[in-house]
Amino acid sequence: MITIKEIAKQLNMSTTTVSNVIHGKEGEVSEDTRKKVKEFLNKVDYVPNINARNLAQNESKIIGLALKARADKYENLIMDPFVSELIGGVEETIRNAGYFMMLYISSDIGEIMRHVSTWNVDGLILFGMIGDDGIRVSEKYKKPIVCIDTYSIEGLKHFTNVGLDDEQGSYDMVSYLISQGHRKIAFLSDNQSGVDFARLTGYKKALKDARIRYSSSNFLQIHPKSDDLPGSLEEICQRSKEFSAIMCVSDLYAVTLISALTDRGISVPGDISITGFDDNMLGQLHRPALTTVHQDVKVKGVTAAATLLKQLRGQRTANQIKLPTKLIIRDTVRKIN
Amino acid sequence: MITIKEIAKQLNMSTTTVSNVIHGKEGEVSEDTRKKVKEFLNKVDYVPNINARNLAQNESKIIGLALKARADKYENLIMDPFVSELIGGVEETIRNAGYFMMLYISSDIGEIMRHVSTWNVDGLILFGMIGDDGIRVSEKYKKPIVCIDTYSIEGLKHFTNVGLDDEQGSYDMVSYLISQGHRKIAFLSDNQSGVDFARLTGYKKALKDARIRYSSSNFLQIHPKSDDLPGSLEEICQRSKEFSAIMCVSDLYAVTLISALTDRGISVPGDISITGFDDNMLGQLHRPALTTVHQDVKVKGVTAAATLLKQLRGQRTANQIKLPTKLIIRDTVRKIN
DNA sequence: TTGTACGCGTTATCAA
DNA sequence: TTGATAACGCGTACAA
Repeated sequence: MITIKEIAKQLNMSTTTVSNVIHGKEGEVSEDTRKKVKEFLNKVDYVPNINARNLAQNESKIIGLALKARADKYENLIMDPFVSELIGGVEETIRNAGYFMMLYISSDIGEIMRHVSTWNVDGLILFGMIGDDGIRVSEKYKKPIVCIDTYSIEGLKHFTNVGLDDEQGSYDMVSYLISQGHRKIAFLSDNQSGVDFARLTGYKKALKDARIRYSSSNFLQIHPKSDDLPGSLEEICQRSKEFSAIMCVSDLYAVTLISALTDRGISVPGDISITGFDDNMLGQLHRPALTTVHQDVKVKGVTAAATLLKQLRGQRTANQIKLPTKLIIRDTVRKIN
Repeated sequence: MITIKEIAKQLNMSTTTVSNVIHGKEGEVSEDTRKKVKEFLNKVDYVPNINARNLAQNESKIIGLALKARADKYENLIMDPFVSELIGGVEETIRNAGYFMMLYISSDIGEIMRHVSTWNVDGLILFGMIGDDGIRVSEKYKKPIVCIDTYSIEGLKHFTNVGLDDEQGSYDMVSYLISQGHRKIAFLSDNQSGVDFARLTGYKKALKDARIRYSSSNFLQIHPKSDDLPGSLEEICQRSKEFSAIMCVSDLYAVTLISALTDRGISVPGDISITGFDDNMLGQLHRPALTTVHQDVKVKGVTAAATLLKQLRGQRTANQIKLPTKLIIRDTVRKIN
């Protein structure tokens, strides 16, 4: 933990000179001393103290990744393969740009704001914001903010959003199901807002375009918390007889449902067709392999981080970025007459 | 971003007084002024500048979580459900203790050390260290270090390790397989060091206790990188005829293998029995449900963080903590004559 | 009980 | 080309 001051003393010069060499301010320092300093720097393996640097420059080189955990959904948010893949993409991009990532998970938006503020983060990536959460954060801190998967028209005036063409992905899937002869198609999710709303909208639109009536009884609600899961699964399995296909809002739910159906002797896709959304490991390793809508989650994380970095460099970016989806046809949908 | 100095000015008192109130140094300040300051603090929503605080106190309140990524194993380390669950446990514990977590992923130990040093982290949790990595880090920084799943006798002199009774878990599983009539049991993993070595050792021991000879041809090597995976899977499936059971070193590999076998018309557990290790979502959602060895990964993360926090408080801790395993019998092992 | 003054390690300004 | 010196915001020893 050697300091610039100490180095200057040992080298018999001023801290300014050492600092100048460190920052490559060529022309400000003679070739001779530069060499001397550089050698010494290497020898003692000098590493700057970030706290001091940040204090002096009023910056932090930290990008905060704040995840708002929905208390009703997960015991452990990060267990969701979606979340971890996202984090992976963000972390890698931030690191490669010479920034640092501070991860903060909380269900309390106030806590998140305080965290951001103490660390004086240079920028912020938000995931899981609901309602006007994002707006509140952005109004308080005049730092660049990028949200992921946030549906808020109002919000786009305040921050950039990196999302997915959820509606289209969902539309494509339902259209495909219809092309395979399905007409009694349920939609399964745990809520009807944000991303889920967009996917539900795409689902409804595809039905409408095929002149199939949507009724609210087509919506199957799953309760993901471990205490409620078995009960909701039981109910869903019972009601499954009413449909020839169930479009699930995520691969996780699709695979969970298939397991529950299998346990009750209902075969997929023999008795009923099931589809997912996300295309993660879960569905890929499953047999029969899951028919699903692909999204590249890592790219989502990378895009969010890259966009934020652009803003940090003072560049302007689109305030709405929509990544594409792709229909992945595998083995959980059966063609019916 | 109001500062103490500013607050003191507006309240017409000294920074010391304000600071004392903030730190609850009762007795050092009159009831009257305390109230006044506290009110003001709330009103302006004061948040300390961590950089300044850290600089003054020479601490950081940061705990680094450094993951060494094995270049040969993952494209994206964090996608491993094991890793994300671990992070979840660590993050939660650190946050609840008022510390902050800085996540750093790298395959270069030097990079990790530099990172630790710049941020002056108060303590360090290391995962994925190989050989004397952990020792090198601990020799350089006189900070508390806790390693996770590191097998290094020498290392235990330098840091605490939180691990698992891998050998026992493996022993139990193989003993169970033997009790179900299996004698031709393969062991599948991607390497033979660290955790994998311990599990292999338990496997060998169980064979020996049952007077079954181990030959190196019982070891099935999987190459997890996506380019090599299909090839290694093909080879393993071909060789699967030689065995009645394959014990896989992880649930991920077990499920991956079962999928590959299924694709080739080989039924599990009809034609061959397969077991995993970890007991994560992958195996739980799989049908037939995976027979595996349970470990509580979140608890592992929590334990590691809690142990480090203890050391930070100056308490001594055991230098080797071994969490227990538990055999989970489900549906991928068939009893044979 | 309150206030003054200094140090933490770095960068930046300005003078030499 | 180099060197003093102030500034960043906080905590604290010591003085009042």
